[in-house]
Amino acid sequence: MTVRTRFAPSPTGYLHIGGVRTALFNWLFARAHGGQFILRIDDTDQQRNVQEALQPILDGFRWLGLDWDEGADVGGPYGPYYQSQRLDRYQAAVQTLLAQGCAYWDYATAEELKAEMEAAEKEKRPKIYSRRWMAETDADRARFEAEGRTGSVRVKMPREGECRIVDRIRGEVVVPWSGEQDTVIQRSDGTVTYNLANVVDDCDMRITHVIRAEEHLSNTPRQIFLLEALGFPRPEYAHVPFVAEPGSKNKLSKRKIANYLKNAEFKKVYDHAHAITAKLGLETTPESFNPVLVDFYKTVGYLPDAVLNYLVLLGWSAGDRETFTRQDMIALFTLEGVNKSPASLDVQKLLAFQERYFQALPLEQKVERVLPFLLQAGFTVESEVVRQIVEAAGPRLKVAGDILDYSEFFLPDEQVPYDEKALDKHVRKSPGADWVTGLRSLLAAAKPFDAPTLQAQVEEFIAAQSAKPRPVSQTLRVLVTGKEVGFGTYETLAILGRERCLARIDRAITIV
RNA sequence: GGCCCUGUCGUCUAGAGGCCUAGGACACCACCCUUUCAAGGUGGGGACCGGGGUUCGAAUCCCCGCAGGGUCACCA
Repeated sequence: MTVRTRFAPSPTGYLHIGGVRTALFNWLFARAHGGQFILRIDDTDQQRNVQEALQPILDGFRWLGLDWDEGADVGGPYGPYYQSQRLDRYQAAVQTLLAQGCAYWDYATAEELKAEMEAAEKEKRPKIYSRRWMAETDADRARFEAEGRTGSVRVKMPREGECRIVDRIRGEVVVPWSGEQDTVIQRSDGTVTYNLANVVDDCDMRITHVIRAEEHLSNTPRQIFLLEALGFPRPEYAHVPFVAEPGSKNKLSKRKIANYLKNAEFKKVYDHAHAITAKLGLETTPESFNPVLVDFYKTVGYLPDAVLNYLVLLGWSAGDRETFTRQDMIALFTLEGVNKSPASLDVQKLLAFQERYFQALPLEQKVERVLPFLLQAGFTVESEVVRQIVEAAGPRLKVAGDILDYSEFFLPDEQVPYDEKALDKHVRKSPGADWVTGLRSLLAAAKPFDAPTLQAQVEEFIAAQSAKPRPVSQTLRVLVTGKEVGFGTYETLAILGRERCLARIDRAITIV
């Protein structure tokens, strides 16, 4: 039998990193077994702009390179893959369940139900519906409806015995049926709920392995009851731990971003990325631009492979090894290697992976990654120059967007901002001030105008002045870049070229 | 509260009774390198939730606690 796994996002407008991790495990398992990975859309809660809210999710998957064999956009033999288009299938299932006595029409009002649940809470009993407003016959239905009540359909769960789940990650889990609520499967407006739709879809789409987050473990007995009542085959289950908050065991939530930002390490990574969006002129709010969402990483120039590599290790491991290509992951992935306990999102470690991956990229590819950011920031650039700059920047570029830290190379000479403090320290005051003219003529005469020559000549200058190398180099740097940090001074000079260096020094002199 | 799940450095984890004086990675600290900033190199601190068993021997097996989490929706 071919392995078939699925991931079923709701069109919410964003791709949650925890969801991606679960999707990744599904994808890996399918790929590892030569099976199919299906992307189904859970849009029973019919919102208006499904397509619009879905797009960012599909884009995220494509960016990460998690391809799907069937589902949204691509179709397939077991469709439709949108729940909103499968209503008739669900209705049929509800009818079957009703006919078999595994479900019943219920006429309890919201208030009545609430009262029951509160009483149960008070008496410390399991919250189980009494079935007091259950309609067993058509006559009952008519009577309730005459009272002006509207009916919903509930599952009639067993009240005795137990449900045994064999979970590939957790082992055998035994749950007494008596604690399972008669959940609503069809709302009073006729639409169906998640548990029912899920079971029907998984069966129709021939899903063999249900790999999902552990918060669904408690839904599983209910789903098993439904699926057996419907005569469907039982898939294998694997409940993976959820992704937890930074430094806690609570489930990661997009909405708690303000809280996470209080964590210094988390904030550091957020600020780093935020600085890039600021330079791009992008409007962001913590709500939309958020390390909990995949788009965050895409926007500032992380590499999908780095994100994936970090993510796969969040709850899964293969010994001490940490670096995996996609092929490695596929070859090595097993459900048994998935951990049972929740893992917290550590964005700093994700950045560490990104740094490694980005550094390992050949120069040409770094340039390719960096170019869009320069263009987006409005610079007109020559790729040969960019190549030199990226090379000189070396490990200073952690994400592609970091190139914008070095905008002084791309700005016209007359627009380079000078950092006042740097100017004070290295150019206005002695000894820096005493060297400006000398350094200028040195640059005017140097031949050839390349890093080794410049270095040699400046060193001669340093010796002649009986100066220390450090301050001289800093004075030069500030003169041509306006900043006291950057990459090698001589490389910087060489990249800018004689003309631009001289123009900048002349301008610095007028500013001073 | 009922039911279920989980518990190794701050974080991700290795660990399937002796290879454990508990290993690796990120982070942190120190030093080295260095024209700034990065990067790099070397070193350091840092954990088996607790208590009982079983065993010659337990992080690993069993029991009892404790702690954390999930779930109990006409959300998915």
